[in-house]
This record gives sequence, C-alpha cells and structure tokens, in this order.
Amino acid sequence: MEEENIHKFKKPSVTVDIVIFTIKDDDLKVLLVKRKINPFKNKLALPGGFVRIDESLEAAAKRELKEETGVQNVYLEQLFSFGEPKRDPRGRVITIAYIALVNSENIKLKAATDVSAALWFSSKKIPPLAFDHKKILDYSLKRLKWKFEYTTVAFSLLPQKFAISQIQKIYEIVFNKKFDKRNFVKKIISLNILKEEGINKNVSHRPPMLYSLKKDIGEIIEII
Amino acid sequence: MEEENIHKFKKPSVTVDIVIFTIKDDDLKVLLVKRKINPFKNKLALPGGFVRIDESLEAAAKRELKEETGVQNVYLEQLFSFGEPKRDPRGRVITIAYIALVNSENIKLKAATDVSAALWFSSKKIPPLAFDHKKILDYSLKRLKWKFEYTTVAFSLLPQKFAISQIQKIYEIVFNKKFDKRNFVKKIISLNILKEEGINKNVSHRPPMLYSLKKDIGEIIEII
DNA sequence: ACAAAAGTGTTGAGAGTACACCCATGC
DNA sequence: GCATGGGTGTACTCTCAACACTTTTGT
Repeated sequence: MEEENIHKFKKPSVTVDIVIFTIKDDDLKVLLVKRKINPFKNKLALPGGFVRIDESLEAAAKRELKEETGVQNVYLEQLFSFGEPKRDPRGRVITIAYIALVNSENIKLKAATDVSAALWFSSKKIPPLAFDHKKILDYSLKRLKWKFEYTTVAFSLLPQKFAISQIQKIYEIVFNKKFDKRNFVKKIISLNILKEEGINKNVSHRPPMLYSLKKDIGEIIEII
Repeated sequence: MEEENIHKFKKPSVTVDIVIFTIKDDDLKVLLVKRKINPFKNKLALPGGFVRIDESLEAAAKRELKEETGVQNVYLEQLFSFGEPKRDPRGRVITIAYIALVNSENIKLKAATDVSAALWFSSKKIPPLAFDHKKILDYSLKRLKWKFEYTTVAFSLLPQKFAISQIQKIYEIVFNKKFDKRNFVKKIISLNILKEEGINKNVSHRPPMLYSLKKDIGEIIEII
C-alpha cells in the first residue's frame, strides 16, 4: 500500500523552553540561565533544551525543569510554540514554551550541563535575553496574570498548608496592587475551594487558620 | 569559538493541523478531509501538512487553510502543540494545532493534493478520526467556547455588516442554549464595541439595524 | 390582515466595593 | 503592655436575569 514518506521534508530542530516563576523576596521572579556556548555565549536565556526523539513535549519540559531546579511535580503548562524561521541563528529551531510555577523554598538551583549558572531575576527588570526569549517571557507574563485571575494556579506557589494572607500577598505581588483584606477573604471563602487545616502556632502574633486547596476543583473559577 | 551543534539530536517532523470552524445550517461545523494515503487511508482527519523549512508556523497554517478553503485573512489562532512520540505511526511527528473561524459564505472547498475531499461535519457528531485528531478537536471546542465568552472572535464568523440577531444566533448555536433577546442586545450595546451601519432593507419583515465591529477593541472583554 | 422578525424597560437578586475596629499571640 | 498580623460586618452600587408587548416591513 502506498504510504506517505514523512522524511521527504527537511526537518527542523525542536526545543522546549521554560519560564519558571516563583515568589521570592516579595517579588515575582523568573529563572534565567547564562549561556556557556555560542550563539549568545554569556547572554541570559530561558532554561530549555532539545526534545529527545522518544520523549513527549511535556516530558522534555519536566526533564529540563528538574535539571535546572531539582523540583518535580510542580505546576507546568504549555504556553505557546514559537517557530519563526530566523529565531535561532544556528538553523531552523522551533520551540515549545512552557510555564512552571514553583515554591522557591523547595528549590535547589543547580547548573545544568549547557549552562554556567541559573539565577532568579525580577519579572519587572528583565535584562536583554538571547533568541526571542523576551517575546516568550512577555507572553508568559500575560498568560500568568490571566491564569491567576481565573484559576487556582496561584496556590501552587504556596506550601500545601497556608494562611489566606499568604495567598493575598501573592495576588498583590502579581497584580501589583493592594486588595482589601475583608473582601479578599470573603471572596476566597465564598468560592468554597479551601479546606480548614487547623491553626498555625509558630508566629509571634495572633496565629492564623491554615487551609489547603480542595482536590476536586474545576478548571476555571473567577478568583479576582 | 565553540558552538553548539543543533544537528546532534535526531529531529522530529513538524506539521500544522487546523480546526476550521464555521456556522452553516444553524450548526457549528468543522472541516474534515478524507485521507487518500496511508496511514489511516480513507479515514477522516483534520486538514494539515508539514511545515516547510523556511516558513513560520503561522505561515504554514495559513497556507494549509488556503489550500483547503481558498480563504485568506480569517481569524487564525494557535491552539496547542501535540507531541506524544507515538501519535503518528510513521515516526516522530510533532504537530502544532490551529483554530480558524471562517464565514461559510466565502468558502469554496477544494480538494488539496493529499486529500480526496474536504467536507463540513457537525461539531456535535464527529466521526472517528485519524491520529490524535479527536483529542485536538475536543480541545479546540473547549477553547472556542472560552474565546466566545471572553472575546469578540465570534464576529469573524459574520459578514462585515451584521444584525445583532445574527450574533445572538451564533452564540445560541455554540453554547447550545437560548439567550433573552432584550438582555443580549443590552449587553452587546453596553460593551461599546459596535458601530451603526444603517438599516438593511432586503428583508420581508421589519428591517434590522446593521452594525460593524469597531476596530480598536482590546483583546479580552466579557461577552456572556 | 397576516406573518415574521425587530425593537424596547422594569424589577428583584446577588455580587462587588468601600470602609475600621477588636483579637490573640510572643516578646 | 506593646508590636504584629489575624479576623470580622454593613451599606451602597452595579450587574445580571427574568419577563411581554408593540413596531415595521413584505406579501
């Protein structure tokens, strides 16, 4: 039987790049790596790498994420695919960008094989980046804000048990504005997505009620 | 200077697949093609094809769209990239899926070189599809509904000048429920996204006011 | 005059927003 | 007892949802 030959077309290279967000020092930060090799040697870039021929896109993203941060089982979402023919000077490289949200307490940054260092940068002061990574980062910030407004992804930046004030702080950082405490609590509680987990005693003020996120939350809820 | 060799990794093939939506016979329809060659010979599939080595992803999607429908300048949006290693029996093929919205009045379907026929199918009764195209289609329907709720993309299914009842009908078809005419009009008008274009005279009942969509609409607005 | 779709307002319920004080704990 | 964040209620506004009749045209 006749069969189409998939090898008659020249093939592009395919990479994944990951925008890894965390909250650290009351700021939304992004992980960037300094490239050790050309092109863009010594320039900053998003962590990423080539997709192996036998691994899925998500598996590639998870592998890179683990190589860079040591973490597994964090929030990971495909962002967008970027494929302008000239985006990489080495040749045709299509990249599938991902967003990851990690709790910075769990992270041990370690340099991967093709980078000399990985460091957190404030999302408000992004230095010049290699390739089209500025465009990817800009888009990821838009998507992140959108996701924060309409879903519960923000909770993946927190430990499993948390106080409501911790969530509020994250929203204030990401949206760069203050929310009224009474209204915020009212809204979050009314969504019925939290489970009480008892009272945290290790604080030098009135101890807050801790909550965890219920398991069976639907995908899209209006948070803000 | 040392330079990373992008060719040391085996390269996957990369395709684009397009979910082309239209409204026709008071129904949301999707364009499917019957495959002429293996694998999945004679099975239905989404229109698509290989990305050329020197064209962008969007250019590839536009090219395929034009090959299948003859239309250009329609709403086109990247949906998601699918890259499970075994999704194509011929080898490793990553596909970037797109959504297109076309006004069916403008369409002349024509069979492209690798398909024997392209036909509209009701989005409610999708036959078995080749590859993982069912998954792609399911996801595209989710995205479509979301986009209809929060953006003005639905207007790209209409001619440039339209009556409000035409928009309402589209929303009723896509969400499969009736909306109250008074509330619908009130909502759309209050969004301040329409421009009056005079009255349509060629109808055998009270002629409706025609509108066009204002040019400078922001991206996300709550419609429903 | 009849058929067909266009156009149009009011009311009640619920959600969002603005706003300030007392409480529990560690030191 | 003081510093620190935790916890809580009310009133107003605005948006959403429910609901039916008259108007304009072609035939």
